[in-house]
Amino acid sequence: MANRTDALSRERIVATAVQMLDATGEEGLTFRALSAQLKTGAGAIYWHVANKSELLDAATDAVLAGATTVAEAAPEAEIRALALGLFDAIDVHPWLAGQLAQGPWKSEALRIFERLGQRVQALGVPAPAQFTSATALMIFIVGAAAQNAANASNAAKIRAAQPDASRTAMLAVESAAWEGLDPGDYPFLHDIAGQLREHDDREQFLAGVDLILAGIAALRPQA
Amino acid sequence: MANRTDALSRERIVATAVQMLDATGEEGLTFRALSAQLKTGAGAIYWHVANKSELLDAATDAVLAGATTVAEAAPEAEIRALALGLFDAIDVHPWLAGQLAQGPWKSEALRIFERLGQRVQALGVPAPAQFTSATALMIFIVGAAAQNAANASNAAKIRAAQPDASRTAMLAVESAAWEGLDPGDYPFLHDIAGQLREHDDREQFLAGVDLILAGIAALRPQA
DNA sequence: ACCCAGTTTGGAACGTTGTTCCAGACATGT
DNA sequence: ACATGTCTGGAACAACGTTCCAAACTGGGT
Repeated sequence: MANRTDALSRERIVATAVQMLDATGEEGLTFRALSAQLKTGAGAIYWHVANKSELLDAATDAVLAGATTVAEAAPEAEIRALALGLFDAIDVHPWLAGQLAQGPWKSEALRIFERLGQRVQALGVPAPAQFTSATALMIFIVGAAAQNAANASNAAKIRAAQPDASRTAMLAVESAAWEGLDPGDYPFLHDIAGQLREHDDREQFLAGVDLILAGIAALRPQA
Repeated sequence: MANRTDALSRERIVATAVQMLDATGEEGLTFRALSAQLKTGAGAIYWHVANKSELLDAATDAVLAGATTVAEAAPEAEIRALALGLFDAIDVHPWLAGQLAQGPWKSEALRIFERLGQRVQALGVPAPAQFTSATALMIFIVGAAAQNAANASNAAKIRAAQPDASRTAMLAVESAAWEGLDPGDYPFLHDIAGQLREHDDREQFLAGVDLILAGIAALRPQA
């Protein structure tokens, strides 16, 4: 049994991988860079981890495990808390979006799906509609957070070239582009360009969750 | 101006790229394979297309352009038709999911978003909620179709190794796995395992769209 | 104290990818 | 016919995920 001082454990590898993913995104995580950071060779890492896909799965689980505790409350409130927890986790770790967006959900992600489903059941949704409801919630949460993460990482890339470009400025540019569209061809985008500029991400996200919750409420058998 | 018989045009490149994407997925589209198919070199392709990302964008637009016509009807029905059109397009071209899931939506995808928004406006949704409503619809449609595409391509990969594994059989396996979970820890998944096995993709998808439409209906000022 | 078997390491090497580079082939206006 | 700008095709480069293997290390039996 090994027990060196410079021990290379699976946990240490995953933790460093998470750091690098946070810093440089999914493309930034390479086995060479990871080797360098851990002061070892690529082969040593492959002893603890089968391949990059498994490493990403492990990183996803590691990050998701911390971000999903919910205080007891009414089912709707618990769903909102669960949703915000996932949203914030993806905001801090944008690479999560890519992992979750293209299911199938497993381990920690599946656990979150389970918790969403429990609250859907608690809401009194008829059994045949429970699968649809919980799936719709999960898909929207992950999808919306993914959009947000994409915007944020886009802003980061542009900021690298032009340091004074804030996220606000980026939205202003996109918003102006929508406003510049021909109102005859794009009446809707032209109309809501202002909302795009002024919207708050978390607020919009919660409004979307509430929209789905309202739809779910309509499924409940009338008292 | 060139006008050879073996002309290599941007359209021909994009069309061949779409074929290869359909046949072998995004990983299957390499500039070498594309060069071979077009009987030319990689450099010739780069003269017409800046890089792979632009090629994928062009392929996305090319495929999306055909799949978004909608017969005139009530706004809800038009939204459903738009949704099904996108769902089917992603079903036929699973690589679309990866392109759309991580916005920002542009060109053709943005046009679809516009059309969704127009119908949302036609539904009488108050202006401040229009952005949220249209975004929720778009995110759910793309997200749900992406999940479906992921399942389908997963089934295809397994079928390559074990030719008798149908999509139905795969769902049965996953469903059995859910049923095998500890009902104490996973009461929800345990409960709905049966629904997972028997569900019809398009039907579930439309149910999800209707769920959001119901939520949107609740936003309408009461008459 | 030694050595052996098993575990773990680190770096070289392989095949494949996106992309760049450039010498030459082609088509056209003079 | 020739010069010019457009277009081609294949060689070359850097970087990637992954595999391979000789060496270093560890703990247990003699």
